[in-house]
Amino acid sequence: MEENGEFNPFHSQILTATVGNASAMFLGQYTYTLDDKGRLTIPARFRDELTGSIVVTRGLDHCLTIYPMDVWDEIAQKVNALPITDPRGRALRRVFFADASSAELDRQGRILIPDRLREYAGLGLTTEAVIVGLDRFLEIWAPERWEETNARQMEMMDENPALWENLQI
Amino acid sequence: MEENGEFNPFHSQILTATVGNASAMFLGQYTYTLDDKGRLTIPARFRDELTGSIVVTRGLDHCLTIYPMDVWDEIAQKVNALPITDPRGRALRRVFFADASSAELDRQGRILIPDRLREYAGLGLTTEAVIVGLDRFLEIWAPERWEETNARQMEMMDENPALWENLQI
DNA sequence: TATAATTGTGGGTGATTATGGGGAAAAATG
DNA sequence: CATTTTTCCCCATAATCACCCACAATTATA
Repeated sequence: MEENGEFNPFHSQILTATVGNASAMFLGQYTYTLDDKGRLTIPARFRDELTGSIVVTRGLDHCLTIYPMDVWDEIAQKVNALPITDPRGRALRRVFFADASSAELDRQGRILIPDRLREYAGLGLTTEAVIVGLDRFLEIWAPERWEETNARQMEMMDENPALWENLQI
Repeated sequence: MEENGEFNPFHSQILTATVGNASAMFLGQYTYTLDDKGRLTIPARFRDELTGSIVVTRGLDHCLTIYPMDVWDEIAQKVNALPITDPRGRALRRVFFADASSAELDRQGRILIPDRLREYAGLGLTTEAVIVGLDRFLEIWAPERWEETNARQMEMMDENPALWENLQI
């Protein structure tokens, strides 16, 4: 609901609706409170794309990631193809799956964040959390950490443009 | 096939767990107590995927593994396909088959862990055990061992981002 | 602007779950 | 064959979890 007071061009319902191939399109950032039971409300405009099961897991840079099932399936398939005879295959498998958690939205549109993941992301109970839409999935951040990471990334972009050259975007 | 020490998960010829029907999906880690009768409760959310017979056996890294029957069949088939002339084939056969034990959940959702397997995993009676979901099967760990292994794996991932990149996620 | 609908958030309550223990059946032992 | 031991099933219970309802605040609608 509250959009951190900034102009958000992706606010409209139209843009968040499905486009053709039924893949979700999550855009924008929102701040919600994690209640004392570890529940986090998912923005109402994202809920249509998150019916049925979803997967919450550990993301990079100490944030959490929420995947719709179809996106998760792609990842799980790749991880499942790793050889269990290779220690590195076993490690990746464990890192990916052991901290993942499948969940469903309750009737109020919330999900339960397991304690372990909450702590990994530096989130307490009865605290704010930032939900960031990244087109195909969501990220959940502790506000301070999001602030900081976001700033550092902008800085990186400004100071060292060469870093971004070979991305072909 | 070249093996220059680099990890390419998709080039392994030894043992790759295949991608099957998306029915089973074991995710997350849970701590339960192994009671003085050697029984271990399986998390309720996993039980629907473990009706009928399951297989408990030794895993790599001194943990135990629990397979639903269809997944076990796949693994057994792959191990059987390994040439007995290859020392690795012989080793894997012994690890997987020699102490395998078929079991069923009792009406309270528990399985009985045979003594030999318990000892292999460093588990006593009336102790805690960590049950780790790895999507298609489960692992059972002595808490200290899991703690240590997990920490080392995280480290490995942090120090070696190339491991992630092979996954193309 | 007034009214209706939706959304975020909190709390209460019934259902589920983890886990210990008792007792019947089966197996082992002498 | 009798007795002890082991194995396994089922019940009981306390704690946890998830569902549901309610309210307040915001947004949409007329």
